[in-house]
Amino acid sequence: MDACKRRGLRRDAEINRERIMTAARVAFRERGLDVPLEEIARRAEVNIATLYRRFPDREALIEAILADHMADFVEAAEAAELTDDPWEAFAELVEHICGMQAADQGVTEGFTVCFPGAALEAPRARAMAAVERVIERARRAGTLRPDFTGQDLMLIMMANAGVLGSTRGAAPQAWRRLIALILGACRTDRLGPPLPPAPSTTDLHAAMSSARPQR
Amino acid sequence: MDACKRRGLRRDAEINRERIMTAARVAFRERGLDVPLEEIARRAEVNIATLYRRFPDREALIEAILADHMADFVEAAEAAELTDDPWEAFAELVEHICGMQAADQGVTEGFTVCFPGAALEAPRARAMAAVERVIERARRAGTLRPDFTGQDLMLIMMANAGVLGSTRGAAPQAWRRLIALILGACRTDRLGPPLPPAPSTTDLHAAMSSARPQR
DNA sequence: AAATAAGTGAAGGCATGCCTTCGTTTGCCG
DNA sequence: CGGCAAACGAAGGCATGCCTTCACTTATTT
Repeated sequence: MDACKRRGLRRDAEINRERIMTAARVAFRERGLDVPLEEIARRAEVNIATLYRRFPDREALIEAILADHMADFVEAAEAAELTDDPWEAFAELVEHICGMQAADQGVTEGFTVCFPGAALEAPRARAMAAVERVIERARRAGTLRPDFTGQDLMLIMMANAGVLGSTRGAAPQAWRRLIALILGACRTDRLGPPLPPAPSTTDLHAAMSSARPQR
Repeated sequence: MDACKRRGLRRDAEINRERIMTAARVAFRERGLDVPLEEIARRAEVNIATLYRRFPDREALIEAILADHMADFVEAAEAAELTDDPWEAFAELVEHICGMQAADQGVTEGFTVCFPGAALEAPRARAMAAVERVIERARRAGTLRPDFTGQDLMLIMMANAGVLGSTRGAAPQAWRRLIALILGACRTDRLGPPLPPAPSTTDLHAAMSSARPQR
């Protein structure tokens, strides 16, 4: 996959591409997906035109970087399927995903606020499929409340994004408390009154792709 | 309060001020606090210079609008103290606050993502004091988990803001599900494992006021 | 080593949003 | 009703961020 994409890149171009990717990874992590491309170029010690030659627009660069994170997501979800205890598999997966968000502002925005690029749709669907299986297993085991769905995980991610957006830096552990609270609410043995209906997957997708339309 | 502020305003100026306030209220509600001031002026059918004469900068305008919302917040919190059942008082207050966020994008951002202006600090402190009393009462009654604090309510508001930011429009009821889930987790009779420590008030304040520094 | 295709970077055009200036208009008071 | 302080709005200056152009440099190929 690497080879085929970079086939025909001159060696200096290849090096610059790498510098840009590295700089972008850091910049997106620290400053979010809205960081000026000019800053990425600066960090990469490369001219802005070079960046634009390699990545025609911001979306392309975001896609390239998020692809890696999405792969981690897939890996984590599929790994969770191997954990013995169904509840632990679920709980640890949620914590892991939220931890990825906490560790990287670009991930936070890329996974919830907006959803860039069709190229990420395939890995994303694969991850979500694994997530659904983990959820289903925990539900069947009787520990996860039966009305919990994949959309609820999306809600949790969005909620986490909200906390992270407001506390990043000043209260870096705050998200853990929220997630612990929520996880507690997900167990069958602590069922409260019935939940309001979950949003439809379609609606969530629509919401996410319309979240950053003005570009 | 109105009278003293507008003392000495010419009648046409007073009218324009009112138009600006009205337009700003709508614009902040629909588009958030970042809406271009020029758009507010357009909606108010007033020249941009007129707006700037009346409100020296965006913060001043935001403050004027949020003051009203903050007053509603105070009112809701103090009204909750009058509800008989301690748990209901708490739960309804949380729902009410989150409902205010859902109904107004400016409120969402103003209450969590950033915290503009010292002028709002007094009503805010008053509201939070009432909130704390509601929390304390529900804890004493034994229904609210004993480790729940005022900071947790802030966390809930931030979480809600995250869901709203990602779903506004497309899934307008999604936030209700999250809040129901979280409220369920707050009850003593559904206690899970101990929560991670709450962020300090100071940290939360720092986080919020640093959230929109670049202006 | 010369030819050439590809890559580079300085500079600039375009759009948006903030805020100010200044000549004109208008409400208000004696 | 006449004069003036106050308010108004058209236009423009400034900053930022996106993206492109074009003259020059450099890696590769024969």
